[in-house]
Parts: sequence; structure tokens; C-alpha cells
Amino acid sequence: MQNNNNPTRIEVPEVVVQRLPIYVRVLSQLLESNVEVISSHQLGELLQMTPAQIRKDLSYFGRFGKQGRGYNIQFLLDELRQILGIDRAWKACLVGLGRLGRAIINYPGFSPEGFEIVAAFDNDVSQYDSRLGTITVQAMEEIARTVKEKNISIGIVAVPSNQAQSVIDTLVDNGISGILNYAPIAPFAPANVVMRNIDPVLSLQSMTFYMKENE
Amino acid sequence: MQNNNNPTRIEVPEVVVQRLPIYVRVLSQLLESNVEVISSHQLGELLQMTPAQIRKDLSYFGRFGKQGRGYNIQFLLDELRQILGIDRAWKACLVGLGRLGRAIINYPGFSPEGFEIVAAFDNDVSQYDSRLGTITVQAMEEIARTVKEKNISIGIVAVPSNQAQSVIDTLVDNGISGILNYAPIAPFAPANVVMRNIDPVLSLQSMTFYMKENE
DNA sequence: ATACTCTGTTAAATGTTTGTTAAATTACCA
DNA sequence: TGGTAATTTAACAAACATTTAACAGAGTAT
Repeated sequence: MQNNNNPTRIEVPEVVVQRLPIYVRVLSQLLESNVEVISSHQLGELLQMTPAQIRKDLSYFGRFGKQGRGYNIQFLLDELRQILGIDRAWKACLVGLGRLGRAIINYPGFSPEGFEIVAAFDNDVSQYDSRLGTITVQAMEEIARTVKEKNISIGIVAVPSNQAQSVIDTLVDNGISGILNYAPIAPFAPANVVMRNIDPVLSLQSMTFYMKENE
Repeated sequence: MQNNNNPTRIEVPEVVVQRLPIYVRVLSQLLESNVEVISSHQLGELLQMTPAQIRKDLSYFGRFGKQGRGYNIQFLLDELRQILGIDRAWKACLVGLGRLGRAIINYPGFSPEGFEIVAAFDNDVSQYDSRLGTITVQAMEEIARTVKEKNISIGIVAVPSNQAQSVIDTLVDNGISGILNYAPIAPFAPANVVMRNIDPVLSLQSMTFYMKENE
């Protein structure tokens, strides 16, 4: 289904987009277990959601299932990966190499999914000669040059809160189009830049709302 | 507004609960900057949301503002903290002390917000004698005893994916009522346990959906 | 006093999930 | 092999939830 360039296309709800990666993950696992076909009912059972929702979500993008049979997992996976744009590799840079930054750069979960950290930046000179795998830590001043040179489209921000917004601004100014922000702030970015926040404290704080009620 | 123990109370939408910690964070910052009063309009500007939504969100819990003036920040903060249950301290334990787990236990952002990690567990014996700040790493087998002994209510899961569900089950069996899961899985827990997932890969994967459209 | 500001609330608009049905596919049995 | 029952999707409709808009009335400032 062509979803671009069509002025009358139906806007896909953001919640739906956020669920697609979850489908991808579960379907991948199923495929590894040599399951070939799955129904929306079975998938719903696995993910604790209604079959209707799964079918509705998928129907925004096309017709992937066969009546009386279900969804071919390999086919659906390929389609979803293409829809999400994760059928290709994405280059990212990391800003901030404190404890958090180093944990991020060593996290083995990104590259198997096609997200490769190809550059790292820090203000602290003592980090510069650190070699983390294949990449070398560079000074912040080199963000502009490196981002363009290496054609990096994603920025991962792991600097202290007080520096985060200015780092984000720099990344945006240099043409980054997606930011994964780990700093506990309410960041600002123009609408054409996609922002995602990783913030365990916010998660805990909304968690306790429900825990207090149970006590 | 008494929101507990009332069978006919209006259910607060989950999205609203998740926004409250964001309000708390911004209001705290404002307070530090010696701002005393703020209007829904100003707050909306800061958070990139409509004033109507802020007023609606707050109105689920009571009447905190003054017409013609706005919200007294200190007062609203106190109220929101109480509503969220973050006006007290919460005890957490960490399971898994690989790179991620060690980054979590060293993260300085939890305790100022009242979340204290008071125990840590790992399978790997070589971790046992590690002293991380004031706490000692214990064997997994001690989860049951320690959780009860120390009256821990939150579990933070940072073990490899293949162990995550069984760790979650253990925590649940021992009366944990909230879980912050860092493993990239679709975890299962009974409805009376609150689950929050931290999963940067899922965030990136829903990010690229919008990035690919821009190219 | 009067004009202005801003909340809380209600109503309307929009967005999301669920239920239902027809049509397609498969499996089974005679 | 042909017919029939059981599955299961896709599409539509209905129910439900959330967001936005509008406005009356309370509070503020001059």
C-alpha cells in the first residue's frame, strides 16, 4: 500500500505505529521456533490483546492475512519491517560517555536490529582516546562535521540534564532527524524531528500511582 | 477529591496518569527557578501541549487552580506528588548485574526521587562480593527472603531476555507489586502487578517509521 | 467599578477499540 | 471427489475514550 504522497491517505494513529515493533519482535521469535502461520487470536493471546485490535492495526497498511488460515509469519514480518523502515540499517551517534553512555555503546541489542552507533562524542577530554569497539570518542565540536560526513540520521543523547537541550539543538541543526533522549528533561525539537524519551523515573512515578491504590 | 474507595468514581485514563510525572518534573524545575504561579497556557507552551488538556488532566483529581491567576506551583506539586504516591520513599531491588544492571545501580537519578535500590541479585557468583555503594550482591536464591525481610515493593529486571520471564515470575510470587523491566521481551504478569518496560529498540523502531516518510 | 485573565466544566470533535458479518480458505467425511 | 462444517480474515458499524473547543463565572489588577 502506498502510504506516501497521497493527500487523502488515512493517517495511521501513533499508538498503532508503536505497537508494530512489538508485533515484529514476537513474530521473529515465533519464526525462530519454526512456526509458519499464526492467527490474530493466537497472537492476541501471546500479547494480551484482542484479535480485533491486531487485525485493525494491520489493516491500516494492507491485507496480509488469509481467511481461514491466518498470517504467514515470514511474509508479515517482511512487510512490517518495510513499513517501519527497519528493513535497512540506520546510523546513529552517541553523545555523552558517562556511565550511561558507556552502557549504551556496549549494549549488544542495537546492531542486530540494524541500528549502528558509528560515532561518539563527549566534552571530557579524558574520554577522547577511549576506543569503544571500532569507534573513537570525539570532541563535541566535531558533531557537525562527523554527522554530515558519515551521514548519521539518529542521535542518542546521554549527557547530563543541563546540557541535554543544547546537545539536542546541535544535533537538530546538523540535520539529525530522530533523537533518542535519555536525559530526564522535557526536550524541545521541531516537529520534523522525531523524539523518543527513555526515562525510567517517569515510568516508576506512574507505576506508584497504581501501587498505592493496592495497599 | 476522594478518588479511592468510591465504587462510582470516574476511572482516570492511564495516559493521564502517565502525564502527571511530566507535570511534576516541569513544575519542580519552575519552582527551583523561583516561579510561584503558572497558567495552563504557559505550562502548555513549555510542554508542547494544549492548555485544555492540562486543565482536563488536573480536573480528574481536584480543583488546584485559581481563576484569573493560574496554579500555585508549590501547592500543585504537593498535590500531584501525593496523587502519584511519590510523597513517600519506595524500596526497589535490582536483578541482574551485567553492564546494564551496574549502570542502573549507579544511576544517580532514582534516589532523589524517592526510589531506593536496597538489594541486588545476580546468578554469577563472581559478582557476589561486589559492593555497590552500601549494598552487597546476593544470589538469586535469596530473592524470596530479602524481598520479604526488607519489605521491597518494586523489582527492576536487568537480566538477559531468556531469563527475564522467570525472574519476573519469581518477583511476582514473592509479593512484588511493580516491575520495571529492561529486558527486550513482551513480559507477562498478573493484572495486580504494574509493569513498565524500558526498551530503546522499540522506541527506535517506531521512530524510523516517521523518519523514512521524511526522506 | 470595570476590564481583563484564567480556571473548571460541559459539549463537540476526534481518535481508538470492540463487535459483527460476509466471504475466503481449509479440513473433514461420506 | 464433492459437499459440508469449522476457521479466520477484512470490512463495516457501533461503542467507547480522549482531546479540543467554548464559555460561564470567579478572581485579579488598575
